[in-house]
Amino acid sequence: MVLLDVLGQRWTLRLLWELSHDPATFRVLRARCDDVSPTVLNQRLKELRGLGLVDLGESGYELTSIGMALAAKFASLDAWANQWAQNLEKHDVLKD
Amino acid sequence: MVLLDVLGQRWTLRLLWELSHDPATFRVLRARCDDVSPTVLNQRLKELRGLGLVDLGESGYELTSIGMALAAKFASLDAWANQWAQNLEKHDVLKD
DNA sequence: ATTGACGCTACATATTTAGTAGCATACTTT
DNA sequence: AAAGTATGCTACTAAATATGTAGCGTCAAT
Repeated sequence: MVLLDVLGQRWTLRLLWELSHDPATFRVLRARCDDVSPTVLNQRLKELRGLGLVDLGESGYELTSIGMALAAKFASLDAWANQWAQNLEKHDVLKD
Repeated sequence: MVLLDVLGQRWTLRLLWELSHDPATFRVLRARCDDVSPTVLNQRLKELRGLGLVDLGESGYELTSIGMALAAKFASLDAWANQWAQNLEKHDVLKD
């Protein structure tokens, strides 16, 4: 599964998520992602750009059309996940 | 996004993926996941169990109904991803 | 009793990430 | 022209995480 190798790294999914709202410059993006270290941020951005999911344009980093398609799929996954998270809270499964 | 924190770790997504095919014992599961270290495997299984996605039954570790629902969503994501991966190969974007 | 499979822990090593500082370039303001 | 400010990004050390290997305790079958 290709997608797993791509997304199964720290921050990758989060970056996709953050960029799906707005494009952002390197530094702004960094701020949005809990001040992730620039080292990793740059690594991930390289990968995502290499995969054609992200693109560096005038207004900073932004999702390509493919990246947006992927993010949309995750958004619907998210909707489902939130429902599910509510159930978890009810049963206190998340506590530790 | 709850799902991101859960899945944005190494092996988590992979475990879900592997278990979606068949249940597996700790050791078998380990073998299926490129002999991931038992330390991490156990960590992730704990988390996934804590989240109610995975369950340890008679035939080993297996997805709960919720886990299966999540895996199904990823399966459809995977279908899309494979298409996309073919395009990538065509354009040699994946090479490095 | 020994063997083998199970889930899992211990611990030392290697890899990855975090955290901070700062460089090089460009554009803006003074 | 000088100084300030913002950009993307690299360097380097410390901390966190993963790997790799050994092995424990339990159970079932031989």
